[in-house]
Amino acid sequence: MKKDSRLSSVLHALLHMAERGEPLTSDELALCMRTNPVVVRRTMGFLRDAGIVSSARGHAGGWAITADLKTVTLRQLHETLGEPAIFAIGNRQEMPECLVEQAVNAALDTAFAEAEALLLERFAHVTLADLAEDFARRHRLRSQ
Amino acid sequence: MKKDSRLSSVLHALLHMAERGEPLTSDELALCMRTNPVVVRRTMGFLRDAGIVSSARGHAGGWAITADLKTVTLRQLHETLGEPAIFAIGNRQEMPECLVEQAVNAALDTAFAEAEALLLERFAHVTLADLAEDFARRHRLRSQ
DNA sequence: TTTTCATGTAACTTCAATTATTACGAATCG
DNA sequence: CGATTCGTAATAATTGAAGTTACATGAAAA
Repeated sequence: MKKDSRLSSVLHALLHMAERGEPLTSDELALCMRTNPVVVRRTMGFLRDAGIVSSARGHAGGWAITADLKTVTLRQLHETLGEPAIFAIGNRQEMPECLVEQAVNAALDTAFAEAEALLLERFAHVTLADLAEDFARRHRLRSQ
Repeated sequence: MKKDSRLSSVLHALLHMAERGEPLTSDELALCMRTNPVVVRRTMGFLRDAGIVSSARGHAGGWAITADLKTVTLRQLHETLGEPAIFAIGNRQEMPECLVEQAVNAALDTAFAEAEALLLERFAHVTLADLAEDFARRHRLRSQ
């Protein structure tokens, strides 16, 4: 299965947008992310619907952040993208009659639920501002 | 991404094998797991190579557990299957030059690493014997 | 107003990974 | 020998993300 990299993608795009003051076009974002402008529009469309970014057509159009960097968390972005499946491992059959399989599912479900809860809890405590700060730190380090 | 259900599959197979004393053929396992006998052989082959089960050809052949149920953990089975990818979400690019993307990857990697550690820790504390006991409990409950 | 720029979106293809299927070889037991 | 059963190669089906093509729509500049 191919991994879903949309969260990674939008984070990359958002930080570039934050760094630059003016709107970035889909083509510019696609170029810096080595992907396709249509993919950028499709993915960023979710964020627009959630009010995190704005898009404008025509001259001087493009994408810009409207939300406060300190209020946007990784968890919110994950939800905005439709809460895609986190795990690449799952049960063979979700609603089995077989008692053996019910016992197996119960054990796996418990473990995965705990891991998911931890992940989402971590996601909830990382904001765009945190990432921007970490980027600035890396930038200072390399500039020395 | 299609989810990997081999761990769930082998657990189902192992518990059925534990319940029955004599060897089960690939066709029998495939029937009870609603899959294909070739898939059973391919997946159970990993467990045979790890010494968890044995396989025998010809009449009265098939698959049987050789390991002690109390010593086989979910984590060991996960490793035996080749440690398949746990997450369906990943970085857009693994080794980026872009400092923005490095900051993004670092944040996501940290969160995923913590969740993975928790999951594997839980897996390490669940044995086949635990699952067999849970199955027996469910069986008693339904028989009442 | 016409041209140009940019998003919006549908339709389709490509890609990656698991799972399913077909086919046949090899070993074992009666 | 012959039926049974695993071993394995080769290939197709499946699933969802990502990439591509094509064109409509709207906004600003010329």
